[in-house]
Amino acid sequence: MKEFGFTLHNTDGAARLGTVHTGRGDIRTPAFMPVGTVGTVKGLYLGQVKDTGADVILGNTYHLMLRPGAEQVAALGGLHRFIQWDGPILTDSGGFQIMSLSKIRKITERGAMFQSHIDGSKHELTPERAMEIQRLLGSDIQMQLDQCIEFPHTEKQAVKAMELSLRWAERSRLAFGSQPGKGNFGIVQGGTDEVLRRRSAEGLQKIGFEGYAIGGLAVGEGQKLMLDTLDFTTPMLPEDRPRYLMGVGTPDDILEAVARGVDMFDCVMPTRSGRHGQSFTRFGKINLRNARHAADMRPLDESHPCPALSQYSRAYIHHLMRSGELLGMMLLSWANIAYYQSLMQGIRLAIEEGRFEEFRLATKAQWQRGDI
RNA sequence: GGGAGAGUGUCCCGAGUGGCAAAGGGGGGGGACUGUAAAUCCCCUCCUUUACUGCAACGUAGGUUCGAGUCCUACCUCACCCA
Repeated sequence: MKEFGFTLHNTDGAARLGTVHTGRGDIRTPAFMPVGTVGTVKGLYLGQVKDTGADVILGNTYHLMLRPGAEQVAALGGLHRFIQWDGPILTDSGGFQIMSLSKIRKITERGAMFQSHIDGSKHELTPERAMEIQRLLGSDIQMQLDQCIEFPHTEKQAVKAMELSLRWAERSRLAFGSQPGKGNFGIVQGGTDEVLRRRSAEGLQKIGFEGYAIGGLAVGEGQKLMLDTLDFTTPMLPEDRPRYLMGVGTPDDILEAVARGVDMFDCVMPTRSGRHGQSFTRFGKINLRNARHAADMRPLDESHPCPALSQYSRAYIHHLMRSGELLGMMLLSWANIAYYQSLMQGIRLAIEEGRFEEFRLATKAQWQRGDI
């Protein structure tokens, strides 16, 4: 079994080119990880996901705990076998659901008590249970249980959530134990406050993790505040461990975060927006529901290797979206994941060749120009 | 020939039977979505105004009434039942 680790190959400014090594294979960074919350990257076959260049996908502790159940997945041979994905899987701990499902959960020092959004039944998620579930799933990168809070929040709330997350980090780490080939990431909280972020980052490093995530961003604070926060937060993290900005983001967010030293990203945006008719391309955002595409027989990007981008006309996808057809959502989800992965590939190559800043500016300029 | 109905905001369906209201859909136009309770949600859709507001409008033409989509009369159109 290959050891879990991180190799930093090259840097260009603050941008980093690296590889995360796991027992199930390598992850090229900067990486975008498609989100497969309930064991599916919505609308796509995993073969398609793989073919876009994704090295790793996400699963979710909270969702899989409720259905089909962690023990059930374990009995079926683990999540990889269950969903037919042989590459690395990163699982979120349920910390995000503490925020997104705040109306149906209670939080205590011990953990979070959720009322299932599916059937109303009560489930407790402690740091220990969150780690146990991730172990049962067979996750390759297991996130500590944390408390993610929305923006705006009071200073007091940010301190409380950060301190609690830190205590939960220690318990999560202990529960993770030793798992060859697998990694356990701590999550830096603290809102947009530099002092809080520092206390969180230092506390986590004292515990020691295989990687460090930055959580609690892109929760309503706006891009500028998020980037300002990254400006002072990424330098607090060790250079020899991967840095993961959780839940981010738009292609522009990713470009800017890479420029600030982030290595890993995940976001529902390419798949959710795809289902809602919006595509991301090298020409910027294109809303395929708009009337102006009705008679446009051009593909989204004729030069892209992904068929969803190069072989299907905008007019056809427009028609499918207007008609509420599944294929429209599938094609746009596919196209968006493919674009995100090609963006990451472009970023990696640029860092390798020491021209990341040039790449960043040129990419943004092309988004601005569009394709008209 | 006899009997009993229906036409709604000029894209479609459609609630509404005398009183601050012309519901609600669909379609159409646009927007949002960031560790997925999202194939979801929001705004607009007679004219005018930045907005308030004002104005038009319920098949047509009259009438009753303080007040009519709603009641009455005639006509037009559609459609139903029995022969």
